[in-house]
Amino acid sequence: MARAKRDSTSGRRTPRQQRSVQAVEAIFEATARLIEGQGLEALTTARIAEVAGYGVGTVYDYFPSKNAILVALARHELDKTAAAVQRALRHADAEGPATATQRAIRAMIRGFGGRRRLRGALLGVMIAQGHSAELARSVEMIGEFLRRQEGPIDGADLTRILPERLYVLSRAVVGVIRAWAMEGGAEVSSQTLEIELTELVRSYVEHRLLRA
Amino acid sequence: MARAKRDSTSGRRTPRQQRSVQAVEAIFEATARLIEGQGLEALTTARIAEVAGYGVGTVYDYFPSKNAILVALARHELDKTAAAVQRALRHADAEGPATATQRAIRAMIRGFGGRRRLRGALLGVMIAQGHSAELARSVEMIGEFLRRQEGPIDGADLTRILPERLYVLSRAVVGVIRAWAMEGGAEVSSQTLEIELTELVRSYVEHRLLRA
Amino acid sequence: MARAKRDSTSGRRTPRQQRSVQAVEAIFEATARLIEGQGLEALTTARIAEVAGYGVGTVYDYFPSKNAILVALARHELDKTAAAVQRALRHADAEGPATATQRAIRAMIRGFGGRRRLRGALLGVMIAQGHSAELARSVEMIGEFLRRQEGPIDGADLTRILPERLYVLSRAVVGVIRAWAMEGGAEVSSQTLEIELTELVRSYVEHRLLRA
Amino acid sequence: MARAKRDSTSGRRTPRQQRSVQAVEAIFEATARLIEGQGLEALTTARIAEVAGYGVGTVYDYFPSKNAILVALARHELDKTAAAVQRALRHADAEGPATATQRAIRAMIRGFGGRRRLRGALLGVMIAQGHSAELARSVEMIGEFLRRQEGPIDGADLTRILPERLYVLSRAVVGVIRAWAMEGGAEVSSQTLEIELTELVRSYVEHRLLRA
DNA sequence: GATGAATGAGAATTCATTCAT
DNA sequence: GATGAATGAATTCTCATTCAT
Repeated sequence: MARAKRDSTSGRRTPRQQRSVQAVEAIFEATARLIEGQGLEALTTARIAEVAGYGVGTVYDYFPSKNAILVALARHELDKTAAAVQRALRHADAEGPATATQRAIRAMIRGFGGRRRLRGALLGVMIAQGHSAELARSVEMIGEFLRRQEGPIDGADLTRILPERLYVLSRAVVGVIRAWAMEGGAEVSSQTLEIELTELVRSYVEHRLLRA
Repeated sequence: MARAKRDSTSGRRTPRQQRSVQAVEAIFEATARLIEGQGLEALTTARIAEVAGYGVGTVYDYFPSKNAILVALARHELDKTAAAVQRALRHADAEGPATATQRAIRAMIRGFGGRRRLRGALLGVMIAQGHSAELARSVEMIGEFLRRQEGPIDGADLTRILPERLYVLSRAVVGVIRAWAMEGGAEVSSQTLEIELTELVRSYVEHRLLRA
Repeated sequence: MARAKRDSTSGRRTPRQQRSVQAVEAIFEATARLIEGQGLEALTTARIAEVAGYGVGTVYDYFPSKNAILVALARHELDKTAAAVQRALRHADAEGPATATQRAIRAMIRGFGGRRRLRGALLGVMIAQGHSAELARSVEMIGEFLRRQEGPIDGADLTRILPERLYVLSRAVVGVIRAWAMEGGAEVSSQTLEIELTELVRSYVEHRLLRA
Repeated sequence: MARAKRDSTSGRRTPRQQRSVQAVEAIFEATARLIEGQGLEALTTARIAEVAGYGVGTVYDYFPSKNAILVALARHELDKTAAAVQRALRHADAEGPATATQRAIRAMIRGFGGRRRLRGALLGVMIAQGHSAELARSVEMIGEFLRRQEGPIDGADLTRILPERLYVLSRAVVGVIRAWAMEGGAEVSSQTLEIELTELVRSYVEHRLLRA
């Protein structure tokens, strides 16, 4: 990753750091644009550098390899989505878990839905690089949120969501959104998707608990 | 190009056809072995040819490109899984839709579960090549099976499964199995997976119908 | 070339020979069509065989190599043109050398003018293979014809055409026709070309002689 | 890609430009040497790079394809010849058009005469690539020169040279020189060639005009 | 920090030719 | 005579990465 040394003294950013941040952002943005525009296949370090407005060498000053750029960018995007999900959960807390879940899922769909080609590619990269599990974080956050709810919901005690169910649930949701994003989103509207996914989550969680 | 002429008299395969079939199978097997062993990255046409026991040129007599081999192999595998699912549904018909579903899911897990690295890679290839939708076929078969069931099941009329729900359901199931296969299957056993996925399907189908 | 053994006994063609001739002609025609249609670059022995209606192996029964086909075809075409030139000269004998020359040049233009892509390619092949000198034969026939004319023509004694002049003349004429054929013939009509070339020949021959 | 930035201040070449020029020249020289030595068939990008003293990749930094190298080299050579012809015409201006023409033709013969195999191959490449018309430029320069002459020459008004005659003339001259270069120049000395070509030009120009 | 020229291992693909049937 | 499956050497071109400036 960035070889730029951190100014450990304070929160104030030195000019040096700022430039680093700028460069990293430029590289991320260039990479994102290129993937969105020409696809992952056509992505080369030379083009990233060119679009970012730096020399190739500079790109290698900040990232050790092309793959590292991709993974870092993917994490960057996942972080943004996770933050949005977190925010959604916090805001909707008062409105009950069902609504909160729906809001959170909406945030996920938005996070993966825009720039579909980019997101799709990044998900693919993460999977190919063996960072598959990281993708589920956002859904897991939803799961943990539900688990934190006190008392039974719709008659089901959500505290009892078992890890394996969380596992299945998170992969299911990500799987659907990913497929939707990569297939172009033509068959189902994002509104319908949001409703159905919420339903999928609720029904699995409740049904499962009612019977288990 | 190898253009094996068909023996028009009967189903008997001429030596010519047999050779073709042999070669294609050898290429499939070599490709599968190589992906399973060294991963997709390390896969080259030269190695495929070598392991298959043919010259590179011969490989190109049967497939127009490396990618074509991958896609054909993926379809070959998907076909096998689809057939297994079909068989499971047929055999379990008498035992009720719930059991049939579980059997079908078991077949899917088996289909994607063995040779995980291979299946994962192939799924990735299909997605990258834009054949993403083909992956859902097996699950769609389950959905269609359920739709064909006459009368209400567990109080829900399955005939009413809407296309968008089938879409969500199929992507969810494939998404889970794929993630499981690619993440190494360590976190959840295939038995648990089978049960949970069946549950996911049932709960979504029933719950959704009960309320819609 | 053709490995087919010749029946040395007589002019009667045995069935065997006939088949040979047929095959050679089919190969020539296929090659010609392919070059005319897709260009020399796209020409492969496999395609030749396919279009000719034979197997690749059969093609190699008649010609030792791809290049040999090309050279043989080129000679075949050159022969046809030479024969046409010969005929033109014979027929126009009575009308005086000027007319005869023009008729002969017309025959050459026709010979090289149709199927331009093909002729151009064949000329290129001959040149590349070092058979460049063969191309001039038709013009040389015109030169020799002029040389055979008895008495002075337009006041010039054509018997005195020196070899080097014949050399220059023949390359000039072929050069013009070839360029015309390969450049698409758009800038100059074949009629104009015919007149101008005849003029080129006449002026060079006479002028040169008048002064030498 | 190598995108040498120009030093906008003056004609001085920056080190960067110098390197570029050096590389291009090395590639040209290597290509020329290889064609001259082993022929066009044996020419590969790998060998060019090797002889030029660079890696293959560097060659591709300067030219997009092997063919591009050939075409660029051909133009480079044609440029040199055209410049020599231009110079010859300028210098011989005072000595009358006949002498000027001869000098110009001498320049052409020299331009195409040395390194025959190379020139022949390059001419072939230009023709094959459809840049046939560019080859005539040098002769066209002679034609335009003659056209610019004021007043009648040898009783003929050269201003009246029609485009189609210029066309025929230029292709004739190039055709002869090319054939001569590619056939090894054994049959006719360059001196004789020079004289005869001059004669060809003069006689065609004058004769044609006298009668037209 | 920045640069970008140079690298070269490596990949896909082609196709003339052979030879067992 | 005919076939066409098999061959594999050879070629072009790509691109991540390095390093001297």
